[in-house]
Amino acid sequence: MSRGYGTRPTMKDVAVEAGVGLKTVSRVVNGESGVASATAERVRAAIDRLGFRRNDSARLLRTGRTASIALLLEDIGDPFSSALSRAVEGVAAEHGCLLFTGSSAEDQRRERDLALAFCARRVDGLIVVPTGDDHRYLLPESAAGTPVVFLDRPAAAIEADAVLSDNAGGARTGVAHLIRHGHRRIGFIGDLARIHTSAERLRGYRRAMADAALPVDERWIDTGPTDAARVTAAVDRLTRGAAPVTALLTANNRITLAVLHHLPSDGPRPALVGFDDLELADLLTPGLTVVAQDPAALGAAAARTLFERLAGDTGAARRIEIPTRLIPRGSGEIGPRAG
Amino acid sequence: MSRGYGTRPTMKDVAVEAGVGLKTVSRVVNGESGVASATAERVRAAIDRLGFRRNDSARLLRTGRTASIALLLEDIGDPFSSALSRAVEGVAAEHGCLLFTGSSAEDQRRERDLALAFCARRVDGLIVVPTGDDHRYLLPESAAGTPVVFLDRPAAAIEADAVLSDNAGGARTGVAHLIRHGHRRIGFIGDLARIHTSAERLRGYRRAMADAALPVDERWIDTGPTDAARVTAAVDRLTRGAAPVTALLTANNRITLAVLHHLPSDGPRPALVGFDDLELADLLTPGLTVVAQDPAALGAAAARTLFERLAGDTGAARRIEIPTRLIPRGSGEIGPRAG
DNA sequence: CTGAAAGCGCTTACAG
DNA sequence: CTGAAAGCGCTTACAG
Repeated sequence: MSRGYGTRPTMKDVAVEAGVGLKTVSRVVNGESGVASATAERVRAAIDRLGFRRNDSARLLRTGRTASIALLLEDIGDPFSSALSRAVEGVAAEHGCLLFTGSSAEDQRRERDLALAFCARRVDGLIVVPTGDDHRYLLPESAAGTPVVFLDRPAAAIEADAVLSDNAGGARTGVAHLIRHGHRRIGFIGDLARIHTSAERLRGYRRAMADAALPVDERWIDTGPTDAARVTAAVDRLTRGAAPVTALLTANNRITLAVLHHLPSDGPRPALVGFDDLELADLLTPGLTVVAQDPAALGAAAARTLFERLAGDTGAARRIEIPTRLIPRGSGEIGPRAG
Repeated sequence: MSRGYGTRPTMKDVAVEAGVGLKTVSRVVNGESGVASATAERVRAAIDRLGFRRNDSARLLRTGRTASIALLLEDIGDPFSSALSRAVEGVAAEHGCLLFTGSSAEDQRRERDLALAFCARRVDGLIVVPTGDDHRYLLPESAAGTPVVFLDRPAAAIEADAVLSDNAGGARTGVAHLIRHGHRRIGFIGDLARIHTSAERLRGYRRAMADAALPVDERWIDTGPTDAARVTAAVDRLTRGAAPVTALLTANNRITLAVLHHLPSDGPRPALVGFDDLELADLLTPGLTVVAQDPAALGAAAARTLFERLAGDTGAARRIEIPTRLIPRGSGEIGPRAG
């Protein structure tokens, strides 16, 4: 006995239909004890006749929580983001929470608008892969009881929980690997210097060079936007310019992709270690050596932290670092060319 | 003047603080006209002092909509799903809607539980990449006014809007391409036969063979789960068995990946056309020829359809088919081996 | 065992 | 220009 399009029966309708009070319907719907079985049966019959389904949004308004969390990504469409989402979704599901997702598209304003829109919905908590350089706008929200955990990059201008990859350590390991294979002149192609992950990876590069007592020529370092044109120009300058390098560390997957598309498919190539793993990387010739992040661990740690905050943990802001892993596949084991 | 942790000020608090009525606060918050500027100023000052932010969930309860839609995917972590998400998110944002996402993990029960959980939240609409074989459970929801659009695969056992790739046409084009390159014995490695996309792609395969008046040996067709072990066994049987083929159509990206990992990297290989594009496919040796789907168009069309339903379109169920595109890159242009 | 009243935080419809 | 009352669909706290 479904009703007209767009009008859903309410508990009140069920109560009238069953000839009982509203509270009795609520008891039956929520499986509370203390309802005579005959009464409960009448209520259930009314529910079926009317096709009643409880409105959880209304229930949650009264309850004070929304049983939902939000994940604000850079771009849900990229593989790293979607791996984070999967991990966060898994933990949210364990806690009976539904998940909002949204993408900032690296736009500070959009990040802020989306984050505040989620807070206005009163999500129980928020996980943010931040792009902005000032997150003070979230302070009132977290003070009011909406915990915020930062993921992949730390918060700017506020103290907050953050779950990050060991960016410096990963880059250091990657560069040390190249040094071990005989390279002395190693180039670094990175993202914009203002981006935390990029800066950390550059720090790891410098650290590895210093560990090996190798000088760094600043012309070997190229940071900027990750569009193919700029990356391609960087490759040419670094490999064929005045101070040529014999190996490259590319500091994220977009840069690595652009470099791979630009390198000659035949003839000598610089050694290459990419930050971030890529599907099919093992099937390239040579295979692509990478410093792989662990997005599943990153996402899960962020979600766990969020739920611990929701459970009442009011300790100091935490910073969790997830290890990276060097995966040698060929491109990083090419030796320096003679000369 | 923020209040204690976990207690947010309400409009009522603001009204008291400003010494005005509740409705006046509502007017100011919503930018309605007809408030004396001095009064509005007092209200704004109170809002700032208290750190008031409107609770959108409460507002939406009164309004009757939730300004949110849900996207139920197979697995948010895979590239196809995440490309769909990006497209859906873009259209949702145009309509001021937030997006819930969830993954069924190919589990019928989880699909149902999640879909109904979203409906219980009263999302304005639902987009489902279905995995179940009976969607009658959604009938009461759509009858009550929650439109549902199916994406990538059609609904089972109910009439509903669906946005699909031209699976049969794509496979037909791929196989015709192999035939044009001289192949007569072509294998098909597909997903479980019960899955709509798999069945359609097989239909396209048969159609192309029939178009060219080529006989099909049923031993050339292998369908089943997409785990590497089964796919690997299929490759061996098809290429080295009693009725060997000279070319393969792999009917989705997981299968293609398993096949690529199994084929010898040197020595003769069967020609290969994969359904679904893969990142780096162009950098393999040989490049991977694919029948590419257009997830951006699929997701956008599904979201547009959903919003048209929300705008009042009550026409018959629609079925939208998005074209696929053959991208030759080398593996599909290998000729049949002598013999 | 059962239900009427009040309330979650807003908006709607109406009256001054 | 302003606000008191009723209501969105539930749950909570209480009384019978």
